[in-house]
Amino acid sequence: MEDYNRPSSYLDDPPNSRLFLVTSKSITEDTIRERFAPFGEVQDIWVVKDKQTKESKGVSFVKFAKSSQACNAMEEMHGKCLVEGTKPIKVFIAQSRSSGSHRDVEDEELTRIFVMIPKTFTEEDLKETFKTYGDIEYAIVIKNKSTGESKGLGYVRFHKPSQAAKAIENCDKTFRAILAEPRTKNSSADNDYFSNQRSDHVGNEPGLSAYPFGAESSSYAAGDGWNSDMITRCLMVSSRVPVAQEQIYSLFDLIPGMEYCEMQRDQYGFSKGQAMIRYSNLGSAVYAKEKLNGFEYPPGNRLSVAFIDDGEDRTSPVGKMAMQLVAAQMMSMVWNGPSGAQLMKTTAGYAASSLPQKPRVQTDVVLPSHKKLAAPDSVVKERLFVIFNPSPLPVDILEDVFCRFGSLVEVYLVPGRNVGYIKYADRKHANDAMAALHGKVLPHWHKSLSDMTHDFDMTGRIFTMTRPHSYGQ
DNA sequence: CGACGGGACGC
DNA sequence: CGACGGGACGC
Repeated sequence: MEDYNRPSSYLDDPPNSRLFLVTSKSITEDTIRERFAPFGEVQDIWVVKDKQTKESKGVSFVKFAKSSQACNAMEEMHGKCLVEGTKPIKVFIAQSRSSGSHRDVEDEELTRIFVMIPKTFTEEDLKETFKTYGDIEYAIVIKNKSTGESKGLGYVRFHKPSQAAKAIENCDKTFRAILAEPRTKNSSADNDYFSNQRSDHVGNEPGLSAYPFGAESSSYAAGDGWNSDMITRCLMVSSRVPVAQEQIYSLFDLIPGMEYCEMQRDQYGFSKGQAMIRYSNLGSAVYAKEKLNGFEYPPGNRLSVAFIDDGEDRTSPVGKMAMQLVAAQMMSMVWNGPSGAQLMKTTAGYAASSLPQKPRVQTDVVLPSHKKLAAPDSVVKERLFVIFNPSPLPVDILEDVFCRFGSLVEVYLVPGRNVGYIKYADRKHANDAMAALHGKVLPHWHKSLSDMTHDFDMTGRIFTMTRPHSYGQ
């Protein structure tokens, strides 16, 4: 609730909630209040008077809490005679104080609304949806002129301003209903925003990952980490803050082939903030260092990962070349999908059958089955705030993950930030998602069993979820 | 460390 | 014809 007793806080908020009255000079504030109060919450009445004579200039303003109240009062009171023997009053929606214009606001400008609708919405759907707010003159869906496909936008023209105002105030907020700007010939509105937007699924093309080779892997491209230094199957993980062995285990076990993980402890058994990891093959170790060196775990704490001597001699030129080949194949697997993985199994000596399945713990996430999304115009009952580390995953991947808890309405990533919002139609589903994913690392993730054209690397992305601060529900 | 998008009509 | 006051912003 705004405090409308504080004058500086109100201009014309909400829009079109203030009336401009032309009356006989004899009409008083009391009379106006008496006749306009029945239409709603009158927040302010101001009868304009001459500074010197204090005589009314026959002009008044009546501020309502809602536009629909003001519109209804206008419709009912325009042309009425407030006091016997005085001239009929005129009632208009007042021009906003900042506009400076004194032109009457026409009904034309107050009866047509502009809405966002599902692409599947027909004009009949539109009419059906909005007729509850009043008589509709027409409802049209904006379509692509050549293809005839809906742009997901529409106009609804009502007969009365109060009906349009009611629609704007009360319709589902996903319609984002606003008053339509009157049409002009100068319309630079040929911008084809929506049709241009549809073909942005680049990240789904096989071989065209959302994380192109090199973008996250400076050491590979720059060649600083691994071609000059030792490469082994053993890694030392160092952390400034104590991290439980289970956490380290879970993290490094996300990469297949881990066969050993142990915290280094001092003589009293206290953790020294270091862990030793061994993989069954070079490729896994290279990959683990590549992905987890510098990774923040827990958030704010950078893990450092380095090769340590595993006692094998790989100093010969041939050995080095073999290692580089292995490393390159690991990388190609990461970014190019199962064909690469196939390569790894044979060349890097990793075979699923040769490794006992380790029990997954802690950071591994078992996801429910895929569920249908909620209708796009569903009321959002709960929203999760998500922080990604180090960076957000592609929206389509996130949708695939978050839809599995049910009633997902939308995944929205804040542009240029590592945060986003996950909207659910059902509070329980949001809570389930939060319970399952809060603080978790999503492992190497297969988009679906039936669509194994490629898999996505989710390793190293930690979700933190909370309810957003204040969300008008 | 990490906070809130997108929108326009053949005369 | 008929267009913009009063009061005091907040920790």
